[in-house]
Amino acid sequence: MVNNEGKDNKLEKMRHSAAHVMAEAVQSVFPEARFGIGPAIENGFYYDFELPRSLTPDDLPVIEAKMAEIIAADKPFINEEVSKEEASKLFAAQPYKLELIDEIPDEKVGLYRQGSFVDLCRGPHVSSTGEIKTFKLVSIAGAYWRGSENNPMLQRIYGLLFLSDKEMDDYLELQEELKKRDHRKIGKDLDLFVFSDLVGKGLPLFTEKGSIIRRELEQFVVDEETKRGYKHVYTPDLANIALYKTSGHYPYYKDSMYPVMKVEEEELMLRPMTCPHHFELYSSKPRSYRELPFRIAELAKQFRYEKSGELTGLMRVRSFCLADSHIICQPDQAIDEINSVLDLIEYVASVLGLKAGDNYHYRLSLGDRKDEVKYYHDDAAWDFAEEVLRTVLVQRKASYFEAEKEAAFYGPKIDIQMRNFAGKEDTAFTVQYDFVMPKRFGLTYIDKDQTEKEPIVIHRSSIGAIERTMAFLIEHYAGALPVWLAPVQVMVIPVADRHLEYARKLGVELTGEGVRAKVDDRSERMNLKIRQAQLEKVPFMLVVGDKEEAEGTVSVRLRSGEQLSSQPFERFKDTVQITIASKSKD
RNA sequence: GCCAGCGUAGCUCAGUGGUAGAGCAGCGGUUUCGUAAACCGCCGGUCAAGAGUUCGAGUCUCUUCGCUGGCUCCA
Repeated sequence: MVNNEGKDNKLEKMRHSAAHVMAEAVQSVFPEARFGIGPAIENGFYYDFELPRSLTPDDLPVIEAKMAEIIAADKPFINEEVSKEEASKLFAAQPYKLELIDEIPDEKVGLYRQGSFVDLCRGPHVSSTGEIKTFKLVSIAGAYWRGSENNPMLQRIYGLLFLSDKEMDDYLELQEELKKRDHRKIGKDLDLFVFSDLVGKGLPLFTEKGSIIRRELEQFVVDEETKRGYKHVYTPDLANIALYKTSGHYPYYKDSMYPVMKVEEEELMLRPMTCPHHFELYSSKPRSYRELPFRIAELAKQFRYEKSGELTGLMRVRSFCLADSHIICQPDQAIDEINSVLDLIEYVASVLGLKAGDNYHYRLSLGDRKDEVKYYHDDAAWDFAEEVLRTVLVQRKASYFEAEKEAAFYGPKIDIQMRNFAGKEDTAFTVQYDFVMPKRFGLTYIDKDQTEKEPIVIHRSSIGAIERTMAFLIEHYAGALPVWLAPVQVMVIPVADRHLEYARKLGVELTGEGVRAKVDDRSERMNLKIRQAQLEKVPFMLVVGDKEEAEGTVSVRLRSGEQLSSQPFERFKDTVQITIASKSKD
């Protein structure tokens, strides 16, 4: 551990130093450049610049060459401490640096100098530029100054940096490999979903195959939730705007909602969330404490306006289906309920073949007391709710990290985060503590003592948004989904046309038992059929010829390429049914 | 939405100002074959859309649309 940290620190220093070297190189190409910040990041570094013109990819080799010169010159990094006044004079032509100096609370600020280039920086750095190892500038991107849309957009150059050429090559090779798992590519190759410009961006169309996967996931989660005491309902995808004004969503959420539709005297909206619909179901009649926890669930289609640049395949869409639920309960039931939700989520994840730590991790998403625009103001309620969630995580001995400014406007949440093929993190599943809605909707229950009381609400998704979860699964399995999810589970491949009759008989029997089997009856060679079934990631290929037909057996080939010995068809049929029914990970 | 890049047949891609191409897929035929691509032929394109420059534009310029990466945002 200690060794690794040492190595990471060295690498981090090197990456940070490379950012300075890049800044110097950029300054030599653009003397009028203004500098933002340039930190080390995972796998490399970046630096933000304001430049007289837009960079193009052709600029990168030029800057790289300059950097190589600076590294070859082996200039020492010299640290000094100066007063803020002095620093302000030094950076008089650098408005972004001045802004940073202004915000440093200390009297003195740190400078790092290599050759004639000086940067405001607290360090640390490697001792001289010559220590910087294998690097590569990879991309140019716009980035708002200090990450705010209201600020000017600077130009960011991203670089990779590793300790050796080999590590760089390994990294690049791994990226190439990972790219093959991209659900957008696999979705196209395996014909799972498509997009149409006419239908609109961010609005996926599921093909028959994609729909099979989706339906399996949906059936699984509805069955599982029903077993666990959830009441599954249907509510409409549209609602009167008044509903969202009542819920309080409207001011917080209107930027994510589509414009209203005027219909006769009503103003309707596509719903961005389901909670208010569920609350209306709850409050449609008086409720007793005996009915709590009241777990109302729905596979709910939701519509959110995502800026066009934010859309990504199935990961981020404008219309998605959330396995949503709202648990209305007494405050003292919250901890138990949240625990059961996490039990459910972990169960769902395990059935999907996902492991905590490896494939997902917990994030305790907190609010920001100061931000009253984004978060409902009630410090005591936030403190209480955050403590409840933290308690549950600690009780469960879950490993988690805390993140500021990630909460919902109505309360903190536990998010289950997953990474996509490119390493980008997204929320897969979520549990949210809500202390706002019950009041807004006047939700009540009659307690044992015959008085009316206010419940709390837990918002949660179990299997998440189906679209996003499918995207994660496709990437996790690189398209070779577990048998129960595979659109085609068995492909029967006759060796020659004379075996078609036998092949079809097997196909009919399997289909009759609920197995998704197909017979490849095209007038093609067996080899081609095997290749194509293999590329389609069909879990079982049954090759049948003279021998199998005579014996009533099948020759089973797995998509791994492994070939099982010939076995009686009946036995295969049983195995396949058990595999499917048990939702085996394969 | 913003910054940058990209957009050629269903898919993967060639084509750098001078008559739009290949492989795969599809369709028609021949072949009936034992575990990852048989053979022959045919079809298929307003080169994303629109405007401009030019004798001539897939290629250069502008606008729009879409996609990709990043920023912002997020299930």
